Amino acid sequence: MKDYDYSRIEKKWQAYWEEHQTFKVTEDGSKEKFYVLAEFPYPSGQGLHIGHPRPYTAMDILARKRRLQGYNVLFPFGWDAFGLPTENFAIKNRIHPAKVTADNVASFTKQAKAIGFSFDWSREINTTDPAYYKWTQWIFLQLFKRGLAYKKEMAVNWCTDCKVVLANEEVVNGECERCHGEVVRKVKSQWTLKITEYAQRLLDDLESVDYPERVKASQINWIGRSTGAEVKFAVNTGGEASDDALAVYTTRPDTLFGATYMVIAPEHPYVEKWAGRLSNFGEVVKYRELAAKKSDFERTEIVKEKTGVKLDGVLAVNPVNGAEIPVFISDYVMMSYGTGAIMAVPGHDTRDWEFAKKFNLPIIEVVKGGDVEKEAFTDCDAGVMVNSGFLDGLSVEDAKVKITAWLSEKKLGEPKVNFKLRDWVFSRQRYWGEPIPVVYCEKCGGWVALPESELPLTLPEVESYMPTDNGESPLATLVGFINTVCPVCGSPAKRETDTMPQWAGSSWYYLRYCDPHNDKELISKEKLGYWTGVNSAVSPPVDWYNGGMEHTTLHLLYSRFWHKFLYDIGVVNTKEPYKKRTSHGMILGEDGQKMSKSRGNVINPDDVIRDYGADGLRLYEMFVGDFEKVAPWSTTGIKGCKRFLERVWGLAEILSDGDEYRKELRAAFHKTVKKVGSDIETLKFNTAIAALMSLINEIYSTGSINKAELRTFLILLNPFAPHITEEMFEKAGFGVLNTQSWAGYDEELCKDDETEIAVQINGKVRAKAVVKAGSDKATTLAAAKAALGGLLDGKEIVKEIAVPDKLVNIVAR
RNA sequence: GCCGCUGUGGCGGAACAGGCAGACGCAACAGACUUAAAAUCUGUCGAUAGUAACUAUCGUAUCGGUUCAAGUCCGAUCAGCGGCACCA
Repeated sequence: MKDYDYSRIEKKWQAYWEEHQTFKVTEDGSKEKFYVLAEFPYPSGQGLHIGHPRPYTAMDILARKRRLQGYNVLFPFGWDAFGLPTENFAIKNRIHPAKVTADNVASFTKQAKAIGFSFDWSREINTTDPAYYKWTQWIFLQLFKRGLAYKKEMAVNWCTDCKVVLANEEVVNGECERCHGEVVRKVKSQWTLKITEYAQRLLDDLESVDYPERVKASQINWIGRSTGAEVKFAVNTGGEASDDALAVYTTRPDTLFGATYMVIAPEHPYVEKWAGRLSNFGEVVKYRELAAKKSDFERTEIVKEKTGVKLDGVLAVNPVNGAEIPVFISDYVMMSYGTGAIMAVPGHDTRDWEFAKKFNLPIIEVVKGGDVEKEAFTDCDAGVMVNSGFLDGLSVEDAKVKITAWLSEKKLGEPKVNFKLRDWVFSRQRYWGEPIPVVYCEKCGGWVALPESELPLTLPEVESYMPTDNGESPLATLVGFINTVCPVCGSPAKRETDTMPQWAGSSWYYLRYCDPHNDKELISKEKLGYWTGVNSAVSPPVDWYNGGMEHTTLHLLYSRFWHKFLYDIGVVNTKEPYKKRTSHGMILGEDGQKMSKSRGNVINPDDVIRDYGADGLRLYEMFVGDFEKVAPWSTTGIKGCKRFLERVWGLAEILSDGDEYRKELRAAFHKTVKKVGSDIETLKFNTAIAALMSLINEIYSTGSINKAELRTFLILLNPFAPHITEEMFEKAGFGVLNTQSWAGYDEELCKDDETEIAVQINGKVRAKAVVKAGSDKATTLAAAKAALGGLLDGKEIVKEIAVPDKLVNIVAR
């Protein structure tokens, strides 16, 4: 047998595809379109690791199969190349980020091509390309013009030693990841996008898309819609009534009679406002400084002991009974959620209960059903109202309605829908991002948009991309960049020096693939029209979008938000970008840990391709386990896949003539065609491969394979292992495989003539029986009883259950 | 902490919608071929007990429930993984 020389074969076919532009796609109205997308990668300096190919191989299989089925398949690729890791690498190694990016893209490209993905490389995009980010900036301008982009003061992580704004990820245990300097929260003015204005639509439209339930659930939780009431508490300061009212948002207005104190966030503006009236202001300020060092995450941890400071000199008035109650500041209340103030009901909220116990505050039971001295009773489905005046005896549900109506009537509050979702912080004080195309004009009195004709506003190509020491973007040091004139009034103005987050470029890239070289528009109506369904009803452009679970909240939500905005301004014609979303599990190291350089368990795909071939790599990545779950890499496991490919290669040695499946293999072939086809569509690649392995075992057991059988076998295997199958197809004289059609099957021919069924007595298998397929209940039962022989003698049959073609269970005493 | 997910042989994993648990592959063991090894081929391969091919009992993280029948459904518990808004 001639050896299976995978290296030669793979290079040959990769060159062939490149030369013939086999996978280049044009808008062909005679074919039905299929747009399949795998999240584009971030080209990190470490090169491709073995986890990267998994989603691309999976979507490549889908793309190749759909092409054989006659679809016009758009399967594009590109680079999400702005971002922090590149910038940090650049700073550390003194190489310009643009150069770092170009190098990384080049090595990723080489690796991706060596695996044989059927991308349409003519549509490759890169978010750091000015021709691309021109349109990212354009979208920002449209948001800005419609009031959806605004500046807002907010806390950022500030490293006191490096003097840079840090990402949450760069803060480790309250210290800077790099220099271990102290990290504090510092207030900065940041560009912010009003995603909250789209909260309800982002929630509602989930019903129209095909996402896994767990993905929908995480989007729903992230948006966090709740209904409740906003309630106003009057405030007495310094012993006299004040005009200030403290508004709180609560989902439990029914428990208002149980509110025994209030808590406001340390950043709450009233703290400053009341400064003069607080006898312990010094202590309050100290606490506020302490809280400023903590992240939201640390602050909301329940396990830690509650802390806080009472505001001496301020009392709030419970509107429902006029009781005067103390006001505290505590870090478990966030300024970013609700109104930044809460009414505390220790009897029925776990956090309030812990706080009340610590500070010896009264706990009043207002819903019966638990023991509020032992723990907060939070089950609102059970129990009736007590100690609550006019609400006594009502259910929680009814009490909510009644108290909300009462508050509205007395103008003390109103029903309110609240979202956990916060506006999108869009500023980064960094170099390696899209410049924000606005200028600050003193004369015009604010931020002014650049005219669209001045886009793209390119990143100045300079030596200095190092952070400044005052927390501004590196762009702030570039006098030539900053100083400009106002496009409206012509007077001197200053450019914005913050850049956009990496999320920006990835929020709309799927659209650009449809029309990647258009310099007049973001996307043309014609191209968009084709990819949203020229032959069928208009539906989201991307038919199938696969990506990691780690992107199911932010990236997915942000891009859905931008798409809806583009819909509102008439750029796109669908409300949603992605019709269907799936996600893949990570590939772990051989030790079962996440692959990382520091753990030393990273496997390089180049080595794997050298030793096992690209087809071997692809096959093993798909065979290793359930695509949607994590799976550890195994160097011995991949041997089995290579062995299988060698057995496939060996089929050429036992090839004989024959235009149709032989009788003994007919059912096996029809079944396998059916299974492989449906398994690909449901991402069950591992069982599709197992079915092909079983089939080849059967083929070898007959000692030969005929041409019809080999042809089908190669077509079924082609999406998984495109190189070896093309080579064998050509060698067998069948022509070029990718111009053929996918294999068909006949449902009738999938069935075996006879099936073996299990015969159980009281649920335990006691015998086997062979029956003709599709036999009725009576025949099946008779066969089953015959198979049992004398085992039922002397027993009383209580019940007989027969499942056609599966089993019979006889309940007997 | 909150939200989501996962738990099946020595290992990766199968099991459509409650119907024979362990498909397919890896590793291991035995045999064939070979001077020998590798490769290849054939066979065995959840546990326990007796044993000749066999039979019985147990077995899908733990405890309990529903059902003729539970890896699958329900309740509780334990363990691990992922996300938590400036990593992408």
